[in-house]
Amino acid sequence: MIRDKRVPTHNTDADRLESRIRDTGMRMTAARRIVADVLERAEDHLHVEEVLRRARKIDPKIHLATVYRTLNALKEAGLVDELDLMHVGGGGHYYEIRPSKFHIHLVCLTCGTVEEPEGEFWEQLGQRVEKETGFKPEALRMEMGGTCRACFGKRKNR
Amino acid sequence: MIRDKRVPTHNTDADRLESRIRDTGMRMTAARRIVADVLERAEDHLHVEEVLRRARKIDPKIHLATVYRTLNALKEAGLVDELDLMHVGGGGHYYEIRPSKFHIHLVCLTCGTVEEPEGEFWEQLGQRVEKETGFKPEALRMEMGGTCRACFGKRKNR
DNA sequence: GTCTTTGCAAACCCTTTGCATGCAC
DNA sequence: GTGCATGCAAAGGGTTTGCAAAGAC
Repeated sequence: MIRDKRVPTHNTDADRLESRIRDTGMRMTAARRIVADVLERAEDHLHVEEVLRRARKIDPKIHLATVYRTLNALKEAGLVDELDLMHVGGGGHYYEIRPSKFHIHLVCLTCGTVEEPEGEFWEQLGQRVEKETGFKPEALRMEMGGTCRACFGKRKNR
Repeated sequence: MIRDKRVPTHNTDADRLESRIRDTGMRMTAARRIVADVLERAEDHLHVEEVLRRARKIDPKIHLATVYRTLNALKEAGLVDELDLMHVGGGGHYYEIRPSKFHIHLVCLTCGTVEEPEGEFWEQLGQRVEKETGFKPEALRMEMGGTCRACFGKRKNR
Protein backbone atom coordinates (compact mmCIF):
# COMPACT_ATOMS: atom_id res chain seq x y z
CA MET A 1 0.00 0.00 0.00
CA ILE A 2 0.94 3.56 -0.55
CA ARG A 3 0.59 6.12 2.13
CA ASP A 4 -0.97 9.27 0.99
CA LYS A 5 -1.57 12.88 1.77
CA ARG A 6 -4.47 13.37 -0.55
CA VAL A 7 -7.38 15.26 0.85
CA PRO A 8 -10.76 13.62 0.18
CA THR A 9 -12.69 15.54 -2.43
CA HIS A 10 -15.87 17.11 -1.12
CA ASN A 11 -17.99 16.81 -4.18
CA THR A 12 -21.32 18.44 -4.60
CA ASP A 13 -24.09 16.03 -5.55
CA ALA A 14 -23.96 17.14 -9.16
CA ASP A 15 -20.30 16.27 -9.24
CA ARG A 16 -20.67 12.84 -7.79
CA LEU A 17 -19.13 10.12 -9.83
CA GLU A 18 -22.39 8.25 -10.10
CA SER A 19 -24.13 11.04 -11.93
CA ARG A 20 -21.12 11.69 -14.08
CA ILE A 21 -21.20 8.06 -15.10
CA ARG A 22 -24.87 8.39 -16.04
CA ASP A 23 -24.03 11.50 -18.06
CA THR A 24 -21.73 9.50 -20.28
CA GLY A 25 -24.56 7.16 -21.20
CA MET A 26 -23.13 4.19 -19.34
CA ARG A 27 -25.64 1.95 -17.63
CA MET A 28 -25.67 2.33 -13.90
CA THR A 29 -25.33 -1.10 -12.39
CA ALA A 30 -24.82 -2.26 -8.85
CA ALA A 31 -21.20 -3.11 -9.52
CA ARG A 32 -20.45 0.26 -11.02
CA ARG A 33 -22.15 2.06 -8.19
CA ILE A 34 -20.00 0.18 -5.73
CA VAL A 35 -16.74 0.80 -7.59
CA ALA A 36 -17.65 4.48 -7.94
CA ASP A 37 -18.37 4.60 -4.25
CA VAL A 38 -15.03 3.04 -3.38
CA LEU A 39 -13.16 5.50 -5.57
CA GLU A 40 -15.08 8.40 -4.16
CA ARG A 41 -14.41 7.49 -0.56
CA ALA A 42 -10.75 6.74 -1.19
CA GLU A 43 -8.28 9.05 0.41
CA ASP A 44 -5.42 7.27 -1.25
CA HIS A 45 -4.46 5.84 -4.57
CA LEU A 46 -5.82 2.38 -5.04
CA HIS A 47 -4.52 -0.49 -7.05
CA VAL A 48 -6.97 -2.89 -8.60
CA GLU A 49 -6.76 -5.49 -5.85
CA GLU A 50 -7.48 -2.85 -3.26
CA VAL A 51 -10.50 -1.59 -5.17
CA LEU A 52 -11.71 -5.18 -5.30
CA ARG A 53 -11.12 -5.71 -1.60
CA ARG A 54 -13.08 -2.63 -0.66
CA ALA A 55 -15.84 -3.35 -3.17
CA ARG A 56 -16.24 -6.84 -1.73
CA LYS A 57 -16.82 -5.43 1.70
CA ILE A 58 -20.01 -4.05 0.22
CA ASP A 59 -20.85 -6.90 -2.12
CA PRO A 60 -18.67 -10.01 -1.69
CA LYS A 61 -19.51 -11.51 -5.04
CA ILE A 62 -18.06 -8.71 -7.16
CA HIS A 63 -15.52 -10.14 -9.54
CA LEU A 64 -12.02 -8.90 -10.35
CA ALA A 65 -12.82 -8.83 -14.06
CA THR A 66 -15.71 -6.51 -13.39
CA VAL A 67 -13.46 -4.14 -11.49
CA TYR A 68 -11.07 -4.09 -14.42
CA ARG A 69 -13.87 -3.53 -16.88
CA THR A 70 -15.39 -0.77 -14.81
CA LEU A 71 -12.08 0.95 -14.24
CA ASN A 72 -11.30 0.80 -17.93
CA ALA A 73 -14.69 2.18 -18.84
CA LEU A 74 -14.28 5.03 -16.39
CA LYS A 75 -10.81 5.67 -17.68
CA GLU A 76 -12.06 5.88 -21.25
CA ALA A 77 -14.82 8.21 -20.15
CA GLY A 78 -12.13 10.39 -18.63
CA LEU A 79 -13.58 10.10 -15.13
CA VAL A 80 -10.72 8.20 -13.59
CA ASP A 81 -6.98 8.28 -14.08
CA GLU A 82 -4.60 5.38 -14.20
CA LEU A 83 -1.18 6.00 -12.68
CA ASP A 84 1.92 4.02 -12.13
CA LEU A 85 3.49 6.28 -9.51
CA MET A 86 7.08 5.74 -10.58
CA HIS A 87 6.53 1.99 -10.19
CA VAL A 88 6.65 2.22 -6.41
CA GLY A 89 5.43 -1.10 -5.08
CA GLY A 90 5.64 -3.15 -8.26
CA GLY A 91 4.29 -3.21 -11.76
CA GLY A 92 0.60 -2.63 -11.15
CA HIS A 93 -1.34 0.54 -11.74
CA TYR A 94 -3.15 2.85 -9.38
CA TYR A 95 -6.47 4.54 -9.89
CA GLU A 96 -8.10 7.69 -8.65
CA ILE A 97 -10.90 10.00 -9.60
CA ARG A 98 -9.57 12.56 -11.97
CA PRO A 99 -9.64 15.78 -9.97
CA SER A 100 -8.95 17.97 -12.98
CA LYS A 101 -7.20 17.68 -16.30
CA PHE A 102 -3.84 17.89 -14.65
CA HIS A 103 -2.43 15.34 -12.40
CA ILE A 104 0.70 15.85 -10.41
CA HIS A 105 2.22 13.43 -7.94
CA LEU A 106 5.29 13.77 -5.80
CA VAL A 107 6.31 10.27 -4.81
CA CYS A 108 8.79 9.94 -1.96
CA LEU A 109 11.13 7.15 -2.92
CA THR A 110 12.14 6.69 0.70
CA CYS A 111 8.83 6.37 2.53
CA GLY A 112 6.38 5.98 -0.35
CA THR A 113 4.21 8.94 0.59
CA VAL A 114 2.42 10.55 -2.32
CA GLU A 115 1.76 14.26 -2.30
CA GLU A 116 -0.38 16.23 -4.73
CA PRO A 117 0.64 19.86 -4.93
CA GLU A 118 -1.79 22.56 -5.93
CA GLY A 119 -1.57 26.16 -6.90
CA GLU A 120 -1.30 28.68 -9.64
CA PHE A 121 2.05 27.50 -10.89
CA TRP A 122 0.71 24.05 -11.60
CA GLU A 123 -2.50 25.26 -13.13
CA GLN A 124 -0.63 27.38 -15.61
CA LEU A 125 1.52 24.54 -16.81
CA GLY A 126 -0.84 23.46 -19.56
CA GLN A 127 -1.19 26.92 -21.05
CA ARG A 128 2.53 27.42 -20.97
CA VAL A 129 3.17 24.21 -22.79
CA GLU A 130 0.68 25.14 -25.44
CA LYS A 131 2.23 28.55 -25.89
CA GLU A 132 5.78 27.28 -26.08
CA THR A 133 5.33 24.18 -28.20
CA GLY A 134 2.02 24.39 -30.04
CA PHE A 135 1.08 21.11 -28.42
CA LYS A 136 -2.48 21.11 -27.07
CA PRO A 137 -2.45 19.17 -23.80
CA GLU A 138 -5.56 17.23 -22.90
CA ALA A 139 -4.15 15.32 -19.97
CA LEU A 140 -1.04 15.94 -18.01
CA ARG A 141 0.55 13.43 -15.79
CA MET A 142 3.59 14.38 -13.86
CA GLU A 143 5.26 12.04 -11.49
CA MET A 144 8.19 13.18 -9.56
CA GLY A 145 10.31 10.78 -7.59
CA GLY A 146 12.41 12.22 -4.83
CA THR A 147 12.65 12.85 -1.14
CA CYS A 148 9.83 14.39 0.81
CA ARG A 149 10.48 17.10 3.35
CA ALA A 150 10.13 14.73 6.29
CA CYS A 151 12.53 12.10 4.98
CA PHE A 152 15.00 14.73 3.93
CA GLY A 153 14.95 16.12 7.44
CA LYS A 154 15.54 12.68 8.94
CA ARG A 155 18.40 12.03 6.57
CA LYS A 156 20.15 15.21 7.58
CA ASN A 157 19.90 14.30 11.25
CA ARG A 158 21.72 11.02 10.90
CA MET B 1 6.20 1.43 -32.86
CA ILE B 2 6.23 4.99 -31.74
CA ARG B 3 7.33 7.72 -34.02
CA ASP B 4 9.65 10.12 -32.45
CA LYS B 5 11.22 13.49 -32.68
CA ARG B 6 14.06 12.88 -30.31
CA VAL B 7 17.43 14.11 -31.40
CA PRO B 8 20.23 11.55 -30.89
CA THR B 9 22.46 12.47 -28.02
CA HIS B 10 26.00 13.30 -29.02
CA ASN B 11 27.84 12.00 -26.03
CA THR B 12 31.46 12.57 -25.38
CA ASP B 13 33.47 9.42 -24.80
CA ALA B 14 33.49 9.97 -21.08
CA ASP B 15 29.74 10.12 -21.12
CA ARG B 16 29.25 6.95 -23.08
CA LEU B 17 26.94 4.51 -21.48
CA GLU B 18 29.55 1.78 -21.46
CA SER B 19 31.89 3.72 -19.20
CA ARG B 20 29.03 4.83 -17.02
CA ILE B 21 28.09 1.21 -16.54
CA ARG B 22 31.66 0.40 -15.54
CA ASP B 23 31.58 3.28 -13.09
CA THR B 24 28.72 1.69 -11.21
CA GLY B 25 30.77 -1.45 -10.63
CA MET B 26 28.69 -3.63 -12.93
CA ARG B 27 30.61 -6.18 -14.95
CA MET B 28 30.91 -5.28 -18.57
CA THR B 29 29.74 -8.23 -20.60
CA ALA B 30 29.11 -8.67 -24.30
CA ALA B 31 25.37 -8.60 -23.79
CA ARG B 32 25.49 -5.40 -21.79
CA ARG B 33 27.75 -3.73 -24.30
CA ILE B 34 25.28 -4.57 -27.04
CA VAL B 35 22.24 -3.38 -25.13
CA ALA B 36 24.08 -0.18 -24.21
CA ASP B 37 24.98 0.28 -27.84
CA VAL B 38 21.41 -0.16 -28.95
CA LEU B 39 20.16 2.37 -26.44
CA GLU B 40 22.87 4.81 -27.35
CA ARG B 41 22.16 4.65 -31.07
CA ALA B 42 18.40 4.83 -30.61
CA GLU B 43 16.71 7.93 -31.90
CA ASP B 44 13.40 6.78 -30.55
CA HIS B 45 11.92 5.21 -27.47
CA LEU B 46 12.28 1.48 -27.51
CA HIS B 47 10.14 -1.16 -25.95
CA VAL B 48 11.80 -4.32 -24.77
CA GLU B 49 11.03 -6.36 -27.87
CA GLU B 50 12.56 -3.68 -30.03
CA VAL B 51 15.71 -3.58 -27.93
CA LEU B 52 15.90 -7.33 -28.32
CA ARG B 53 15.36 -7.16 -32.08
CA ARG B 54 18.13 -4.62 -32.52
CA ALA B 55 20.45 -6.42 -30.13
CA ARG B 56 19.96 -9.64 -32.06
CA LYS B 57 21.09 -7.97 -35.25
CA ILE B 58 24.45 -7.73 -33.55
CA ASP B 59 24.38 -11.02 -31.66
CA PRO B 60 21.47 -13.32 -32.57
CA LYS B 61 21.72 -15.44 -29.47
CA ILE B 62 20.95 -12.70 -26.97
CA HIS B 63 18.02 -13.69 -24.86
CA LEU B 64 14.94 -11.69 -23.91
CA ALA B 65 15.54 -12.37 -20.22
CA THR B 66 19.00 -10.86 -20.51
CA VAL B 67 17.56 -7.73 -22.04
CA TYR B 68 15.11 -7.43 -19.17
CA ARG B 69 17.82 -8.02 -16.60
CA THR B 70 20.14 -5.51 -18.23
CA LEU B 71 17.45 -2.89 -18.56
CA ASN B 72 16.46 -3.34 -14.94
CA ALA B 73 20.05 -3.10 -13.80
CA LEU B 74 20.56 0.08 -15.81
CA LYS B 75 17.33 1.45 -14.46
CA GLU B 76 18.40 0.81 -10.90
CA ALA B 77 21.74 2.42 -11.60
CA GLY B 78 19.82 5.44 -12.82
CA LEU B 79 21.33 5.27 -16.30
CA VAL B 80 18.14 4.47 -18.13
CA ASP B 81 14.55 5.52 -17.69
CA GLU B 82 11.48 3.40 -18.00
CA LEU B 83 8.44 5.12 -19.41
CA ASP B 84 4.93 4.16 -20.23
CA LEU B 85 4.15 7.10 -22.50
CA MET B 86 0.51 7.40 -21.49
CA HIS B 87 0.02 3.74 -22.42
CA VAL B 88 0.07 4.53 -26.13
CA GLY B 89 0.43 1.24 -27.95
CA GLY B 90 -0.47 -1.09 -25.09
CA GLY B 91 0.71 -1.94 -21.63
CA GLY B 92 4.43 -2.35 -22.21
CA HIS B 93 7.14 0.03 -21.17
CA TYR B 94 9.62 2.05 -23.14
CA TYR B 95 13.26 2.68 -22.38
CA GLU B 96 15.73 5.39 -23.14
CA ILE B 97 19.01 6.67 -21.83
CA ARG B 98 18.31 9.18 -19.15
CA PRO B 99 19.29 12.44 -20.80
CA SER B 100 19.12 14.41 -17.60
CA LYS B 101 17.28 14.25 -14.34
CA PHE B 102 14.14 15.56 -15.94
CA HIS B 103 12.16 13.76 -18.46
CA ILE B 104 9.32 15.34 -20.33
CA HIS B 105 7.28 13.75 -23.07
CA LEU B 106 4.47 15.18 -25.11
CA VAL B 107 2.58 12.25 -26.56
CA CYS B 108 0.17 12.96 -29.38
CA LEU B 109 -2.87 10.79 -28.78
CA THR B 110 -3.86 11.09 -32.42
CA CYS B 111 -0.71 10.14 -34.32
CA GLY B 112 1.48 8.73 -31.54
CA THR B 113 4.38 11.10 -32.10
CA VAL B 114 6.47 11.79 -29.02
CA GLU B 115 8.09 15.16 -28.55
CA GLU B 116 10.62 16.16 -25.91
CA PRO B 117 10.56 19.87 -25.23
CA GLU B 118 13.58 21.67 -23.95
CA GLY B 119 14.30 25.07 -22.53
CA GLU B 120 14.63 27.20 -19.49
CA PHE B 121 11.07 26.80 -18.38
CA TRP B 122 11.43 23.04 -18.12
CA GLU B 123 14.81 23.16 -16.50
CA GLN B 124 13.51 25.35 -13.73
CA LEU B 125 10.66 23.04 -12.89
CA GLY B 126 12.61 21.03 -10.36
CA GLN B 127 13.84 24.05 -8.46
CA ARG B 128 10.37 25.52 -8.37
CA VAL B 129 8.91 22.36 -6.96
CA GLU B 130 11.52 22.27 -4.27
CA LYS B 131 10.93 25.88 -3.37
CA GLU B 132 7.16 25.57 -3.25
CA THR B 133 6.77 22.22 -1.56
CA GLY B 134 10.02 21.32 0.18
CA PHE B 135 10.08 18.13 -1.85
CA LYS B 136 13.52 17.37 -3.26
CA PRO B 137 13.02 15.94 -6.74
CA GLU B 138 15.50 13.38 -7.97
CA ALA B 139 13.67 12.29 -11.06
CA LEU B 140 10.88 13.98 -12.85
CA ARG B 141 8.71 12.29 -15.34
CA MET B 142 6.06 14.26 -17.05
CA GLU B 143 3.90 12.77 -19.70
CA MET B 144 1.41 14.91 -21.42
CA GLY B 145 -1.23 13.42 -23.68
CA GLY B 146 -2.81 15.72 -26.21
CA THR B 147 -2.78 16.85 -29.78
CA CYS B 148 0.37 17.85 -31.56
CA ARG B 149 0.52 20.92 -33.71
CA ALA B 150 0.31 18.94 -36.94
CA CYS B 151 -2.74 16.90 -35.94
CA PHE B 152 -4.46 19.92 -34.53
CA GLY B 153 -3.98 21.69 -37.85
CA LYS B 154 -5.42 18.74 -39.75
CA ARG B 155 -8.37 18.54 -37.43
CA LYS B 156 -9.25 22.17 -38.00
CA ASN B 157 -9.18 21.69 -41.76
CA ARG B 158 -11.79 18.97 -41.78
C1' DG C 1 39.27 -19.40 -8.63
C1' DT C 2 35.36 -16.79 -7.28
C1' DC C 3 31.35 -14.60 -8.01
C1' DT C 4 28.41 -12.54 -11.49
C1' DT C 5 25.90 -13.02 -15.71
C1' DT C 6 23.84 -15.68 -19.39
C1' DG C 7 20.66 -18.77 -21.90
C1' DC C 8 16.95 -21.46 -21.47
C1' DA C 9 12.45 -22.83 -19.92
C1' DA C 10 9.12 -22.60 -16.76
C1' DA C 11 6.65 -19.84 -13.61
C1' DC C 12 4.50 -15.55 -12.32
C1' DC C 13 1.57 -11.66 -12.19
C1' DC C 14 -1.57 -8.48 -14.06
C1' DT C 15 -5.02 -7.95 -17.31
C1' DT C 16 -8.22 -9.30 -20.93
C1' DT C 17 -11.60 -12.28 -23.29
C1' DG C 18 -15.43 -15.81 -24.57
C1' DC C 19 -19.49 -17.33 -23.13
C1' DA C 20 -23.87 -18.11 -20.83
C1' DT C 21 -26.67 -15.75 -17.49
C1' DG C 22 -28.54 -11.63 -15.39
C1' DC C 23 -29.94 -6.98 -15.34
C1' DA C 24 -30.75 -1.88 -16.91
C1' DC C 25 -33.25 0.62 -19.87
C1' DG D 1 -37.70 -7.47 -25.00
C1' DT D 2 -33.13 -5.87 -26.42
C1' DG D 3 -28.66 -5.07 -25.60
C1' DC D 4 -25.21 -4.12 -22.45
C1' DA D 5 -22.92 -5.81 -18.02
C1' DT D 6 -21.64 -9.56 -14.96
C1' DG D 7 -19.49 -13.86 -13.10
C1' DC D 8 -16.71 -17.35 -14.11
C1' DA D 9 -12.87 -19.68 -16.02
C1' DA D 10 -9.49 -19.80 -19.19
C1' DA D 11 -6.17 -17.51 -22.06
C1' DG D 12 -3.03 -13.75 -23.00
C1' DG D 13 0.92 -10.66 -22.73
C1' DG D 14 4.66 -8.80 -20.33
C1' DT D 15 8.09 -9.78 -16.91
C1' DT D 16 10.68 -12.51 -13.57
C1' DT D 17 13.07 -16.58 -11.69
C1' DG D 18 15.72 -21.18 -10.84
C1' DC D 19 19.28 -23.55 -12.55
C1' DA D 20 23.43 -25.17 -14.90
C1' DA D 21 26.96 -23.49 -17.97
C1' DA D 22 29.84 -19.62 -19.45
C1' DG D 23 32.33 -15.59 -18.64
C1' DA D 24 34.35 -11.26 -16.11
C1' DC D 25 37.45 -9.85 -12.77
